[in-house]
Amino acid sequence: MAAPPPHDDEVTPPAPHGGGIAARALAGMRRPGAPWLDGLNPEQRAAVEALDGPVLVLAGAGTGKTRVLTARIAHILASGRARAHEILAVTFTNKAAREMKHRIAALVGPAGEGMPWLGTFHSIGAKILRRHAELVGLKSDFTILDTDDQIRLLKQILQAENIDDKRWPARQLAILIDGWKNRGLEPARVGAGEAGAFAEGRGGALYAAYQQRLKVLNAADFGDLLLEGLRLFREHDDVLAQWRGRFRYMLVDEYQDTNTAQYLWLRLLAQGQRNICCVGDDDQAIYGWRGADVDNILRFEHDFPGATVIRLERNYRSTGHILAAAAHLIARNEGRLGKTLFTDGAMGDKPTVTGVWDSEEEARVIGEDIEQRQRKGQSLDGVAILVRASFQMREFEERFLTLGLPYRVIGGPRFYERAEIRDALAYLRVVAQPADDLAFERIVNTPKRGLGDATLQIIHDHARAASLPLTQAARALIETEELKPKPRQTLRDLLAQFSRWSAAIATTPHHELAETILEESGYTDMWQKDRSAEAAGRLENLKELIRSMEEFPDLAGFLEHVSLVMEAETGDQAERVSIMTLHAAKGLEFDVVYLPGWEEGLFPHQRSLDENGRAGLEEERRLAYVGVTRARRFAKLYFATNRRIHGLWQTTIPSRFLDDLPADHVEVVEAEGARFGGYAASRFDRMESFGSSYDTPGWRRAQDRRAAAQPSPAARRGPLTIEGELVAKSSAVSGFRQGARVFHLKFGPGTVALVDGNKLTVDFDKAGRKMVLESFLQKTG
DNA sequence: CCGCCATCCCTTTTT
DNA sequence: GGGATGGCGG
Repeated sequence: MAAPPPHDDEVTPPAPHGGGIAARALAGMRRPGAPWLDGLNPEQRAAVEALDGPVLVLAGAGTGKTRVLTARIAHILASGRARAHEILAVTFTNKAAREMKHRIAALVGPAGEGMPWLGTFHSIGAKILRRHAELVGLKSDFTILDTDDQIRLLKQILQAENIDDKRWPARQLAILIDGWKNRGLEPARVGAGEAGAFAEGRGGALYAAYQQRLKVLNAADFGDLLLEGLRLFREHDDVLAQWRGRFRYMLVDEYQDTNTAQYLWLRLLAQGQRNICCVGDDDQAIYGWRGADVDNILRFEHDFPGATVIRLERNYRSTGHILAAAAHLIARNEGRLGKTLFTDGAMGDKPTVTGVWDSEEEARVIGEDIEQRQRKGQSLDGVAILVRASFQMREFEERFLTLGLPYRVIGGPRFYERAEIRDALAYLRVVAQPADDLAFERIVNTPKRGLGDATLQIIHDHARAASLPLTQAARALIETEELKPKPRQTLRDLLAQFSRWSAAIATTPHHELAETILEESGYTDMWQKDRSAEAAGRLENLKELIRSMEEFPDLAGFLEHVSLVMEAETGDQAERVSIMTLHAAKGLEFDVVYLPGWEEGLFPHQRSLDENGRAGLEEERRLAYVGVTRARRFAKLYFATNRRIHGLWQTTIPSRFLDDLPADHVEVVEAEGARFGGYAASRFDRMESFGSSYDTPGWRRAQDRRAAAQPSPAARRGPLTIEGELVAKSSAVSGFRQGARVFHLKFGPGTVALVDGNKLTVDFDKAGRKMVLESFLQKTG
């Protein structure tokens, strides 16, 4: 069956003859030195100008990757080879897409903003899917479910199948299904063994049921935006041909992060005109855990024979020592394509490694260092703290609050994930799309209006029996005696409101309608009555939501945007230190970068090692590489000797990644606290081994020392593997009694204050009160 | 229907 | 230690 020709791009820039983008760009071409080519180095220029056939650009950190991508688009437009709507450019994040739009606009004028097919995989996937929705069993106005909706839906399916949600959590099934979708697997294609891994062999069937249910709800989850697109292309040659014909040029950003589904999707499209240009850096592949497959980058030349491969190795960001340290570090990974970054710039300051006593001192020392730099004129916007895990952030926040040092945490809870926003959106969804059961359920009793589980159950039963959406089932029910009079009336009133609001869509501006809905439903009221601390902020957020709606032409457009891109607005202009995870830092750069927590177990993270072994270690090392290469002028690494993990103090050993740094390019600094108790020697031991692998004598000594300090067999397996003992509760009889004098390898002498199984609270003579594990203590006196 | 308490888990996270 | 979640009791 032939798909209707896509109604062509509403957002197509003005026709070329009208002095539009192409004309302007061509005029530019005639001038020697078209502006987008100005200042490019030879490799960058080659990457921009190699327009015919497949191109792989291996762009190291700070080598001008985005510049190349944007210049290339400008160049394609300028050369007249394609118009803006014939170029497909995909990124992973909305931020990256936005940035690229701006930069293209800066190069070729505002027409660059009009590129309709520049966006994230998901937004482009959704856009294509909407045009052919009926071919995959959806309607063009399908809703996009987020993770929350997805899990609630799975819960219902598990319940319907009589599967114990306790034993087989919906969350876990969601992860499983996501994994399959990431790999481009439809239910029928999931291997039997794998499908059987959940709920005694029912995983595959549940996946199929879920997909079916999504179709009934006229909904797609994030994975579907690609997977269903893939299915569309696979099953409908005419549709595929049409899109292949349209996209004369394809560009892919952060190619190393593509998962298999994305890769297959790209490959199908690119095998038409073969003008695909992928830009990426295998050394910065840090999303393996969510399905990204670095092999995609290694496979490129195989899939596209004769591909041009261009390496960008000239770094414009960091000083020499920083670059050398990073290069040495990443060189320890096997299985890389191999790039060597270099710079013509100054060597600058060596990255520093500082040992500190514990996380508290770490935060203190870093806070002081920042203040000192600030006094010397360093802007706080150029300062960042990059952590491995978000729990590390709190210590810094607390410290900075007491110091009065302004900071911002990047990647906290997202705007659209907040309960009040999700509630408000559910109201809008119910109104815009009456069949949206998940939205209905979310708000039917929010605010509380006496329509609880009992009522909902009845509606559910009826909906299932009659295979109707919940709203319709409810409408039928209020005409019967099924419900008790009170809930029946409440439900009747609510449904009447829904109808009124739906009718108003046509006549009322959507942001006004939203305000009306939130007022009339009693939702705003609910928060106004709430006297808890967050209530005011939630009302603020709701206002912000309504404000942001004004930017969209209609309700449907707004909902589409919101399900794909909603982000917290960062409207503040004040200078602040940024605190974020290493993952969130990719693509950013700062003058001064602090990298705390370089300890075994935390970084590399134990779990990564346990679950993915060598591959896990290498991904962690790439993360370390990403961290160091964020720094323009100063990279400052820290490791603490003691860290509290899950509420218990543990002694840690420095990260093996510190050993991977070249001694010539790193300066070792001792913070005063680390010398406490005469244990600085342990670190000095280690420092001797600097520049060599983690299999050095120094490393082994450090490990031996730890093993010796931990008499328990569980602990001897290696650092930080004491989980087995943590669980042992009060049932275990402690060999220590309250008041006993004890000695701790790191905290020194102390007195037992409290005994709780193998967890002891000890008042240390010098280090104060700490909770420690029994196995770290020795009896004295 | 709400709120309190026990229990469980604890890396990274976009769309 | 702390947050999220789910069960149970008022």
